[in-house]
Amino acid sequence: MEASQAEATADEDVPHPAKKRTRDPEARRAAIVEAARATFAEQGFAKATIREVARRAGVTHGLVIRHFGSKERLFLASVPSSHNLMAEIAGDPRSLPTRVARSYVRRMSRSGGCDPFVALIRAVASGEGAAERLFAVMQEESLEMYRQVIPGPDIDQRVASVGAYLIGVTFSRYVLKSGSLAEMSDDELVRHLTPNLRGILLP
Amino acid sequence: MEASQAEATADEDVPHPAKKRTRDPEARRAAIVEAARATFAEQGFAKATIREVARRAGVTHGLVIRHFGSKERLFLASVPSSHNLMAEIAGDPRSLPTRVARSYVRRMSRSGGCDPFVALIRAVASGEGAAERLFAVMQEESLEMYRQVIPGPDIDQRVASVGAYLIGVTFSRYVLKSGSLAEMSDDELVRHLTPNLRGILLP
DNA sequence: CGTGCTAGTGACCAAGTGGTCACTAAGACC
DNA sequence: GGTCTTAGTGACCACTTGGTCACTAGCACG
Repeated sequence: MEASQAEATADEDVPHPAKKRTRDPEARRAAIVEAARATFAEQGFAKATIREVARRAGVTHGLVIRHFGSKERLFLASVPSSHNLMAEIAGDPRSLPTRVARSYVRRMSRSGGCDPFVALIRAVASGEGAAERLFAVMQEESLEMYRQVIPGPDIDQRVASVGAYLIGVTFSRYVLKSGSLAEMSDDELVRHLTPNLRGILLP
Repeated sequence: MEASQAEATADEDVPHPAKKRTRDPEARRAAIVEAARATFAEQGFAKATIREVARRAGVTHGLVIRHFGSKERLFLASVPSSHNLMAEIAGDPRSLPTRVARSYVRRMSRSGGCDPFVALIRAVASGEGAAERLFAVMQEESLEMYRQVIPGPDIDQRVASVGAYLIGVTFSRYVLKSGSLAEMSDDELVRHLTPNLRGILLP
């Protein structure tokens, strides 16, 4: 788009202020994963580009491909397999809602909106098959955990509803970033979420 | 990416079984809008292409641009301005949850998942600025309507939460299409949604 | 039957994509 | 020092995308 007359047809063409090529595959890999995590969370799968990830990681896009093979596999690698978004499930069912709210808010707060959960939502929304499968599996897993803790019928539906609610909250707060949910402080959000989660989870 | 060796460099290259060029700008425009609505709902803004929309509408992509100027304006034109997703608000606050649930389910059911609401969610998720603005405005509008009907403090937060919940439900049911929410019948969904909406809306 | 207007076409373009690959050079081992 | 492996590069490719534009042909009007 910009700059083309100079440097002819260079592809990787940062001004190259100084070159100090160092070797450290592990560190590079980690840097790429980190960059990918942020990029996918911010832009979504479709809009994010390998080159952008590479730029943020301070490498060339060729290396990204070299390490991960493809954009899809890079994505998968950037979403940790332990997606226990609602990990702290075991315990007294009565305090479950509070714990879920707290752990959700803490987790999102820590990553500052660059959480893989956001990336996953964006990827699913842009129709990425791999993300859809991953999301579904993740859902099924947490459902399994809830089943062992919560009593009563309709557990599946209620857990699905909690999941949906959390997805919607994440969408408003970290994707849309507008509206009351986006403006609340972490503590306010916990206070707001808890009774709603309780209402959905335990009738 | 696929298919390229045959037909050299043709751009619009359906086998052209027979050509009968007719003129009817209004109908074409409508067909394009319809096709765009479906395409954006199914693929999201980023993944949907003007050419795909054109193909579905049975025209060339040049015409789409001719009528709408750009992809973004096509998107805006395909999302009706009256987004009263939660229209039937006026009335007894006690029955509000039921009415919201029913009108939501009816609306989504009618369009069979090709509702502009889905397209909007997908577009926002893929980071389309115009969609974000539209969505925010839409939210603000419905908030205004709720304010006039529901009593008590924290209306903004509660309405935002209802919105988030509905976004999440839509996401699970019409985007992800997996999990309990996706498997429920319309009636079951209404029965499931109502108490939850009540819980969030009226404490 | 012209003739003019413009809806509709499709070749074309610049920009950018994901992915490939021949090459370069860092650094471990001898 | 040499040499060998391989992390890392960047030119390149095939292809797609949104958008342009010179042209073509329906159709209303004279």
